[in-house]
Amino acid sequence: MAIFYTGVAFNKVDRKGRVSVPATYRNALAKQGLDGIAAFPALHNPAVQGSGMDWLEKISARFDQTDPFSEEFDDERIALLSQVRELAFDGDGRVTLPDDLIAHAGLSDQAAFVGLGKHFQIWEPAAFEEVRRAAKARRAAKASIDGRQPDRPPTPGGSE
Amino acid sequence: MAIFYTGVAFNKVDRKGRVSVPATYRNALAKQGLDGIAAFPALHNPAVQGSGMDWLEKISARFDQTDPFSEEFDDERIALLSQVRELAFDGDGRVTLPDDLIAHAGLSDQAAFVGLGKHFQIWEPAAFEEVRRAAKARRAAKASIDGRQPDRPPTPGGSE
DNA sequence: TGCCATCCCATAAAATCCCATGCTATCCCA
DNA sequence: TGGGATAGCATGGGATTTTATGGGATGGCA
Repeated sequence: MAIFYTGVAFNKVDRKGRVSVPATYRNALAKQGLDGIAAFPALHNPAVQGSGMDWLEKISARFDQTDPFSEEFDDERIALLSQVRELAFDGDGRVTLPDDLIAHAGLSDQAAFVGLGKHFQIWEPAAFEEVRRAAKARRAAKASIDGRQPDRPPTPGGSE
Repeated sequence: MAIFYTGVAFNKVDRKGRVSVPATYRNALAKQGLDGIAAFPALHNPAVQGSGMDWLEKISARFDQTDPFSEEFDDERIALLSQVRELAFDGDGRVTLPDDLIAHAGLSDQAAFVGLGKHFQIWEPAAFEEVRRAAKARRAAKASIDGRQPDRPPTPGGSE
């Protein structure tokens, strides 16, 4: 069965810059034979983008499908792939976050691992709560425009 | 797929946050080879929304078709996937409900599993009874407007 | 030889496994 | 058809294993 990162876990960033990767993520990665994560700065967010190498390969394949001489994706490719770090687990399932990633995500002593399906992000907890609150509000507003009645269960067989 | 969750079951939430998933649900899931459920806060209700883990595949398929870095689905990704929990059965067919889900549904020591066809919800029993009462009243009112007999039993397979 | 990264171990808390119990529905046979 | 045997289910609680986290030891590299 496919592997999904879901839920949120708040872990401590210790004095040495180490964080425990949630065991659920580690187990998912272990099934793929991986003992570490790929990490790079998220494009649109103050967060660290994380995943297994498999996901990265798929992303990078997207570039290859275009005309190799086209420069269309070069900016993105450089921005993305050149910043990817492979962070190996230590014996206890932790990774050490490089300074630039810590800076990009504004991390201090707590890190929120946010499951987003086939990949995940690492956020400063307060920043993440704020973003999630806003996202929920926008989604609720959209749903009510769609004509759903707020006090009734969604229709069976609906999309969620 | 003919999996239908029906009926209501009231189970105990023990001190560790464990609940037995009704055997009828488990058997339906077992036929699909699933040994756990996917759970997240219901959008419009103080309830936990549940279904088989296969549901995740469907959800994520929707996201996968787009550029993973597009912002189009960011709200949904964050609001939905970050709240989804994969809950595996223990050896006795129970799941442990995380604190945030317990809080969202206002659960204390009893949980009502409410079958809604292709998915189900977990309610605080009193809250559910109240919603069910209100739903019945609305339907009765609607039926009498439609000129039907208001005291007829609901048709089997109805939407509650 | 000082610094940094890695490795290793200790500990507390939490999640998981495992078994025992009572209850109910089902089965089977006289 | 009655009623004891049997199996499945919900539940409680203890034992065991995982996790998360801190701190120290080790070893290479500048």
